[in-house]
Amino acid sequence: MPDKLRLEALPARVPACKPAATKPPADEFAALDRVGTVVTLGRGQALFYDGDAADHYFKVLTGAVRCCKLLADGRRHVSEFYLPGDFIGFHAVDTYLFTAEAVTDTSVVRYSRRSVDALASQEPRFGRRLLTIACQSLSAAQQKLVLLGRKTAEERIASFLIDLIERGDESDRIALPMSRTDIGDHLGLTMETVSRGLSHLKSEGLISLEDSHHILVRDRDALEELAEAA
Amino acid sequence: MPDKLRLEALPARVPACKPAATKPPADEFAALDRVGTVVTLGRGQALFYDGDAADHYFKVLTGAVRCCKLLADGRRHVSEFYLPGDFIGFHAVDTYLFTAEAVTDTSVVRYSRRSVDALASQEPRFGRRLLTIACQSLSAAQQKLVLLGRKTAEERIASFLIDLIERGDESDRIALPMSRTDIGDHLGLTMETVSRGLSHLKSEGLISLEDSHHILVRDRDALEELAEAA
DNA sequence: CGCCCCGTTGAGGGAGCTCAAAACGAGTGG
DNA sequence: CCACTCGTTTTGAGCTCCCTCAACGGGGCG
Repeated sequence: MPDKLRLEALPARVPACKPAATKPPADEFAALDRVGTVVTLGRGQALFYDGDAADHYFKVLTGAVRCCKLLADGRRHVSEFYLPGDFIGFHAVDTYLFTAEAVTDTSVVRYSRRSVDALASQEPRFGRRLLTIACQSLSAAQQKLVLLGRKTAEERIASFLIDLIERGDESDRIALPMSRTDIGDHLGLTMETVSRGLSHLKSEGLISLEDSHHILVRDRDALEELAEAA
Repeated sequence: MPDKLRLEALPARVPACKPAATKPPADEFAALDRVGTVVTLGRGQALFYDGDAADHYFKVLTGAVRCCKLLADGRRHVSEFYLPGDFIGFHAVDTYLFTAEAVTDTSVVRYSRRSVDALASQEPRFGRRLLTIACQSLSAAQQKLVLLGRKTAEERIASFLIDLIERGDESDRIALPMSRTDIGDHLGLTMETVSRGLSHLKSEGLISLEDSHHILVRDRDALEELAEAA
C-alpha cells in the first residue's frame, strides 16, 4: 500500500516539459507553470484516490502514472496511463473519478485548482485550451470504448503499442514502464493473455522484445493494420 | 441507407425541453434556444457522419439518437444513446467522432457552432457550462470503460438498465426504443446475449417484460447490486 | 545463496459468440 | 377476417477465444 507522497521544496519556476507530440507549443501554460509545485513519487505511491476532493491538477514530468478504478470484488480497470507531458485530473468536476498511482518512480507538477480556475477566468485563451484538453480526452476515451467493446485480444495489444509509439519520441522503440498486469487491466485482458499476445506478435515478426519492458517495432504497417481502422 | 434529413420551417422560439434529471434548470440555455432550428428525422436517418466537419451541435427533443463508430470489417460500436434533453456533439473538436442516427422517429434542435461559440465568449457562465457538459460526458465514458473492460454480460445489462432508469422519468418502467442489436453494440455483446440476459433477469424476477421494448423493474436493489459498485 | 516478484508457457474449462430455427408482432393485400 | 410476408426477438446447440489454474524461469536484492 502506497504511503504519503513527498513534496520537494517548491522552485519558483517549474522545469519546462515537452508538449505532447501533436500539440503546438503551449504558451498558454507559461503562466500556469509559475503556480506549480514539483512532487516526486516512489513506485506504487498514490497521487490521489478515487473520491477525493479534486482540488489539484497535475502534469507528469518524468516516469508514468496509471489511473484506475476498482470494482467492489477487486476487479480493476486502468483507464489511462499518463506519460511525461500529459495532464491529469483536468476534467475532474468535484471529486476525482479514479485513483492515480505512480507506475515507476515519477515526478509531477501539481497545480492548485483555484489558481487554474482563476487563470481560466482571466485568460479566455487558456480557458478554451482547457476545454480542448477535455475534448481530446473524450475522443481518446471513445477510441478506447471501441477497443474494449469490439476488438480481439491481439488487436487491443496492437492498438496499445501503436498508441505508445505515437506518444513516445522514438519511431520504432517502445518503453513499457508498466507491468503486464497493468496492461491487461487497461485492455480488459488478463496478464497471461497480454504476455501470449506479445509473444505471438514476436513470433510473427511484427515486434521483437529487447527486454520485457522495451519493444522494438519491426513491421509498423502490419501492426497498424492489426490495430486497424477507424 | 438513410437519406437527407428534413428541416422544418424554423420557429423563432424552440420548444423548451425538460433538463436532464440531475441538472438544475438550464437558464444558461435560454439564449441558446433562440438560435436553434428544429429538425425531424425518420427512423434510421443520419444526423451527421463520422468525419464530417463539426459545425453544428444538437439537442434531442423527442425520440432517441444513437452515435456509433464502425470498424473496417463492419463491427460496430454504439458509443452512446441520446434521449430527450441530451446534447450531442458539444465535445467535437474539428470533425465529428462518430455517426449519429435516429433510433426511431426523432426531433432535435440544431445550433450552429458559430452562434454557440459566440455565446460562450460573451457569457462566461455559459462557457463554463459547456466545460461542465464535456466533463460529465467524460465521467460517463470512464464508467463505460469499466463496464466494457471488466463486467460480465449480465452486469453490463443491469448497468444499462439502471442508467436508463436514472435518465428516464418513471421510477420502475423503462422504454427501450433501440433494438437488441443496438444494445449489444453498445455493451460489447451480441444481440443474442442481450436477449438471453434479459430473459434471465426476468426468470430471476428482477424485471418483467411488458413488451419487447418496455421493461418493468421488479427489484431495483438487486439490479443495482448486479450493476454494482464503484 | 535463497527469496520474491514478474513474465512466460502449458492444459483445461467456461462465458459468450456463431449458426440455425422457431416464435412473435406489425403491416399488407386478398 | 384471415393468409402471407417481413423484421425482430427468443431459444437452442456447438464451438472458440480468452480466462483460470498451475508450473517453470529469470533477474534483483537481502
